[in-house]
Amino acid sequence: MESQQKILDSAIEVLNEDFSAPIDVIADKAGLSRRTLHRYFKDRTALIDACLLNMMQTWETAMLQACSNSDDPVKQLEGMLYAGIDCGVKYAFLHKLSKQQPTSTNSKYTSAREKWFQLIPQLQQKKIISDKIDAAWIRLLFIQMIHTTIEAYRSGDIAPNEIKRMAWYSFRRSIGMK
Amino acid sequence: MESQQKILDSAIEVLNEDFSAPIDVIADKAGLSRRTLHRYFKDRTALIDACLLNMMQTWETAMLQACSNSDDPVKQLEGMLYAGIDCGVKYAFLHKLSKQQPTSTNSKYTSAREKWFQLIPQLQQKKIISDKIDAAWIRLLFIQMIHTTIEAYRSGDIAPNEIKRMAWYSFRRSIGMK
DNA sequence: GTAAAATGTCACAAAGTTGAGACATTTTGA
DNA sequence: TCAAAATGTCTCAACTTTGTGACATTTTAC
Repeated sequence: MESQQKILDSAIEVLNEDFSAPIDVIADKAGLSRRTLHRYFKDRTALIDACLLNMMQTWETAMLQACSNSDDPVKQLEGMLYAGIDCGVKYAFLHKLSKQQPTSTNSKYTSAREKWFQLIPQLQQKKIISDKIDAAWIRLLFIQMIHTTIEAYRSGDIAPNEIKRMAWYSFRRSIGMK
Repeated sequence: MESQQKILDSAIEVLNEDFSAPIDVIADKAGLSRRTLHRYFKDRTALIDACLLNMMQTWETAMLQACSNSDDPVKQLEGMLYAGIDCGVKYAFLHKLSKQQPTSTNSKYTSAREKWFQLIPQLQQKKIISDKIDAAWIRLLFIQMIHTTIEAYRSGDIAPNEIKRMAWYSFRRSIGMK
């Protein structure tokens, strides 16, 4: 595998464990020297930015896939949740990041994310989900359901095969679907 | 106010914004010098540990209060959620912390937390909430609903007065209550 | 095999963080 | 008022992290 991708994968894994981890740790895990890492990524910021870009692309692809798999908006929403879960588990540290100061890539990322949530008002108009609930609240529920799932995986208290099912059950009910 | 408490309050506020913030920032916000801070807290670890202890006490008190306010387990659960929200908003950075390496105080904190979730099986036996859902999953939903709320406050997208109502609506439905 | 590309090693300086000593100054409380 | 406690200021040493230059070694591709 390309060194650049190795570093990226390593960074994703390490920063998930400890966001403030020294760069050495990332390089070690990638099986490369810190010096080499810096040949690919100018500095820490550039590395994190690259992770963000990596995630955007991955998620965007998975979301598109989910939408093209069905014409039923509900099925699309379900698929998007699953895509979000798969992606969220892999890139969990970026969620922590987005709570801090935003980066340039970050704004692109959130604006890309916004696009997908245009589905919500659409579902509200069709009375599939309650219009008593603020769309912004639903967006947060969606994101946080992914966080919940990440925690569920991490805790080991719950059978992994059950998690997605429960997540979809809880999410669709939390937004007022039957 | 006591300097110790001033520092504690400042730490809670600053670390919420940026968990890796240098100690100077905390001392500044407390209106004290870094030197003085170190007279009260041996090092960074001791300070964070103190924040943790502070939270445990606050939450425990608020939870007890919520339980004593009613005999109805559902009302108790609702009150506990609100207590958790109030507390969670104030001590949000500790949630991030608990995802990292646990401290000595941390284990006490989680074990204290466990006690409160004995309410869940009890509600499942009474068929008030679905017993198809794993109690561990419900515990995570509870915690994450607090995270959601924290985000909701922070985002500013949602009317603050609506947040608790929506949180309780979404939470009780997510665990299978009507 | 050989040249170019990639990587490793070592060394280094700049910067940031941390905790504490020494001593001056201020605040507190009786 | 006065002594004790609390705090500030200044300083310092130890440590960590970071990015980079110089040069050796290995790997790759032809």
